[in-house]
Amino acid sequence: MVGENGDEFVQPNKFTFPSVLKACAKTGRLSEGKQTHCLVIKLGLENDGFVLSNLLSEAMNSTVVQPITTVCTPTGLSPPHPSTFFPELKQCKTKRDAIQIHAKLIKTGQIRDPLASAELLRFYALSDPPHRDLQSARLLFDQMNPPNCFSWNTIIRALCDSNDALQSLVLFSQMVGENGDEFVQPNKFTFPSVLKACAKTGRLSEGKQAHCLVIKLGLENDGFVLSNLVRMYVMCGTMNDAHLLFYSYKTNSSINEAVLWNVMVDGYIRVGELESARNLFDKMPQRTVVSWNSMISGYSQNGFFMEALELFRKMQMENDDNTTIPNYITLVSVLRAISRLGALEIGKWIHFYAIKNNINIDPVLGSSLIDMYSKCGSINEALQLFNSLKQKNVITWNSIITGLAIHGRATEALDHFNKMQEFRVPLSDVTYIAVLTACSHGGLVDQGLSIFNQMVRTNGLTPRIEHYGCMVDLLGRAGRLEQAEELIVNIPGGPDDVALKALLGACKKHRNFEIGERTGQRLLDTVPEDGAPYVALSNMFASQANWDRVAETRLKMKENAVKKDPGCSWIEINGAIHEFFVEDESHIKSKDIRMMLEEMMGNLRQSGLYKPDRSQVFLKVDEDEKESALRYHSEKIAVAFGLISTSRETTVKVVKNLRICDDCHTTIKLVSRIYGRRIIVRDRKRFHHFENGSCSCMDYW
DNA sequence: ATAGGGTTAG
Repeated sequence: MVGENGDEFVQPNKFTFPSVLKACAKTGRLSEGKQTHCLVIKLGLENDGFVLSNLLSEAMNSTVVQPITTVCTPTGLSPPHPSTFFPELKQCKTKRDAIQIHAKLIKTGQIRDPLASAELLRFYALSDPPHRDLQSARLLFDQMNPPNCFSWNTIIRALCDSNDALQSLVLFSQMVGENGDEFVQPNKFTFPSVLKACAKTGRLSEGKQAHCLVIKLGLENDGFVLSNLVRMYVMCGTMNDAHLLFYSYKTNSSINEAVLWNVMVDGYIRVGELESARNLFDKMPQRTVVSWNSMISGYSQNGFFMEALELFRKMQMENDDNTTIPNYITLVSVLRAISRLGALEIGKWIHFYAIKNNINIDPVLGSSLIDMYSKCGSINEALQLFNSLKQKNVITWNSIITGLAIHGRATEALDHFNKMQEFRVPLSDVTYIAVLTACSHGGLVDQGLSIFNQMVRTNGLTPRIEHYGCMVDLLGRAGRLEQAEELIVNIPGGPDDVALKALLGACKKHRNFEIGERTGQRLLDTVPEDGAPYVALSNMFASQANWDRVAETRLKMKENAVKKDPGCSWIEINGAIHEFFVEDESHIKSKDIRMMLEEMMGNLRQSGLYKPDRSQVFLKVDEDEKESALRYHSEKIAVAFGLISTSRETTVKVVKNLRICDDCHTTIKLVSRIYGRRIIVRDRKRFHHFENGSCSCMDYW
C-alpha cells in the first residue's frame, strides 16, 4: 500500500493504522511498528485516540522493551528521519553513495517515486562540481512519475546554473502547464532560479511573465524572490523597472536589505552610472563586505582607478566590525586598479596582507598578483611569485608570459611558453597573444611567424584581431612592410585601428610613404574621430614637403569631430599616487616641478645631444608653444617629480595611459644619462627601461 | 525532508 515494493503509494489514513499496529503487536515486530509510528507522525495522526491506543499496545507486546519507553513519552521524540520509510533517503555524499542508492531504487522499483529519489536527485543536480552530473539528474527527473514541486525546483535550479540556462525556462513552462501538461504550483523556492535564468539569458518578457505569476501567488514579499526580481530587471537592461521595485518594497524579516541594495549598486555599475551607484552606496542602511567589493570592482573595471584605491583606503579606515575586512575578492578587485596605476607599494601590501591573513593564493589571485608585479615594473618579483605558486592555470602562465613580453624579455617568454607545453597546460588564444607580443617586442620575427602557424595548424585556433595586430607589428618592425600590408588586407572582417596603427608606425620608422599613406587613409576610414592618424599622416606629408596634402589633412581633421584621450601619467611616491595631465600645474609641488623641468631641459640643451622633435606637435602653430607643450607632456612632469622626490638609488617608475611620444622618449633617455638615474616608463603597450642614455625597447615601440 | 540572494583574474 505505501509503495515499499515499488507499487503505487496509497496514503494510509487513521483507519489504516490501528489494524497495522495490532498486527505488529501480535507478531512482536518492533521495527515495523516503529516505521509505522513514524508514518503516523508524518501524517499528523498521533493524536488520534484509536491510533494512539494501538501504538501503546504495540509497544507493550513487543519483545524488545528498551526503545519503547520513548514511544510512551511521545513528546520527547525527535522528528523521525524519513529513511525509516525510504532507506534510500539517507544522505548522499559521494558518487559511491549515489550509485548504491540508485541501484537500490531501481531494484525496489522506487526510482519513479519523487519522494524516494529526492535525495539522489539533489545529489546529481546540485552537489559541488566534481560530483555534479546534470545528465543523470535529467534522466532521473524524466523518470519521475509525476515529479513533485521539489523535483521541479531542483532540476530548474541545476539547469539555471548550467551553461544552457534557457533550458530551465523551458522546464519552468512545462511545470506551469503551458504545453497542456499538468500544472504544478511553483513556490518561493522556484522563482529565484527561474528569474536568475531570465537574467542570465536576458529574457525580459519571460521575466515579466514570471513576475506576474509571483504576484498572483502572493510571493512578491519574499526576500529571495524580490532580490531576484530586481536583479532580473537589472540584467535585462531595464534599470527603471528595477528602480520601481526597489523603491516600493515593504520591509519584512525575510528581506535582507543589504543584498537588495547591493543588487541595485551592481545594477548602476553595470549600466555605467558609477555616480548613482556611489550615491546609493553612501546611503545604504547597512554595508557588507560585498557592498565594498562591488563598488571597488566597479571603479576598477570602469577605469576609475584612483577612485577604486581611495575607496579601498576608506574601507580600511572605517573598521566597521567585520564588514570592512578585505577578503579574497576585495584583493582581486583592487589589484586591477593597482596594476593599472603602477602602485607597487600598495600592491606589495596586498600580497603581504594575503599571506598574513591566510588568504589562499589560488590561480586567480596569483595571476592578479603576477600581473600587478609586472605591470608595476617588478618583473623579477613577478617571476619569483610565479615560481613559488603551488597552483597554476592557463591564466597564471599567460600572466607571466605577458609580463615578460611587455618588459622586452622575449627569450624568457618563449622559454615559459615551451615549458607550459611540456607541462601540458592547454594553450588559450590569450597565450598566443602573449607570446606573439613577446616576439614582436623582441624582434623575433621567424619565431613569431612559426608560432602563428602552429596556432592555426596544430592547435586549430582561429586567429583573433589581436593576433593579427601582433603579426602586423612583428612584420612591420622587421621592415617587411609589403608582407604586413598583405596581411592587413586579408584580415577577415577587416583590420582594426590597432593593426593599422602598428603598420603606420612601421612605415614611419622605415620611411615608406607609399604604404604609409594608404594605411593612414585606411585608418581615417576606420576611426575618423581619432586625432592621431591625422597627425601621423600630416607629418608624413610634411616630411615630404607636400604642403597641400598637409593642409587638406588638417582640414579633414577639423571637420570630423576629433576625440583625443587626454594623456595622463601616474607615479607612486611613498605609497601615494600622484596624477599628472598635460601641462598640469595643479600639484602642490608644482613650483618645484617646474623648476626641475627647466633645469632638465637646460641641461639637455647644453649637452648638445637634444633637438626638440617638433614634428609630433600638430595643433600648436607657434614654435615656442610647440616646445613647451612637449616639455609639459604628463610623463615629463611625472619624471621630473619622481627625480626630486626620491633618492639617487631609487628607480623612478612612471605609468602613462597612452603611448610615449618620440620627444619624451629621447628626453628621458638623455635624462637617465645626465642625472645617472634609472627610469622606467610603462606606456599603453610596454615598458621602457631607461638607463645610461638608452632604452630597453631599442627605440622601436 | 528536500530547494533559493549580491562581489572575482590574463
